[in-house]
Amino acid sequence: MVEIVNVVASGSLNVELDLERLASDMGEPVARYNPEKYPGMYLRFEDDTPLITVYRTGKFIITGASSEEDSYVLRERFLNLLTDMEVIVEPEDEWFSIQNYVCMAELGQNLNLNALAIGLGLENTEYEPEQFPGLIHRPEGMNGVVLLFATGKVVITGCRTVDAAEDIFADLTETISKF
DNA sequence: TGAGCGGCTCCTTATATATCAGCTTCGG
DNA sequence: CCGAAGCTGATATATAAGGAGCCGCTCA
Repeated sequence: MVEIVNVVASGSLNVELDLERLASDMGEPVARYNPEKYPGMYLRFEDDTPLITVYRTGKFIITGASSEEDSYVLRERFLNLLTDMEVIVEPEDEWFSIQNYVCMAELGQNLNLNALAIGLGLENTEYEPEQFPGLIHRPEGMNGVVLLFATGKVVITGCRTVDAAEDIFADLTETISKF
């Protein structure tokens, strides 16, 4: 069983936005806009809600959500706000989809990463403890990357669905049980 | 030779994980 | 005044986005 720790989603409003005006209308600390540092405007409703990064082109990114539903709820809130502000006419965007899930899991046993690097296949594995303490594994034929740590904790990232992350973890559990 | 354009890299954000160096702070 | 303890920021992973800067290539 994997636990979702971060969801990244992106979408488009299909409308050119005046970020300077939007940022001043919304005001800090909800809106933060510093075009000299980065072209996107950051929008955060409350301290614990995910972050929305909005661009001049109308495209936006939601990061920091803890579930797919969390992302969709925030997108709804964002669209409603823009409708209320009369930036857009109807609360409907052109497209919106989940781009990346970051998940955490535990194998329940300590791992010998040196041995595991060989066991998982050197061609799909990178382990340089002097550079980073985790072993990086790219399971063959699957979209996603696994970070394995000596404590048995695992981070799975790069998946577009939770099922994909679950599949990767199931395969990993099975492979490791053979050692 | 220089202008223009395409492609590439970096920046920023979230998030778990762990390990290092370097820095500040605190107590004896 | 020094060692220990704690904190910060780097390391690496994925992913979207727009802009800046850089490099190489082509054409006039």
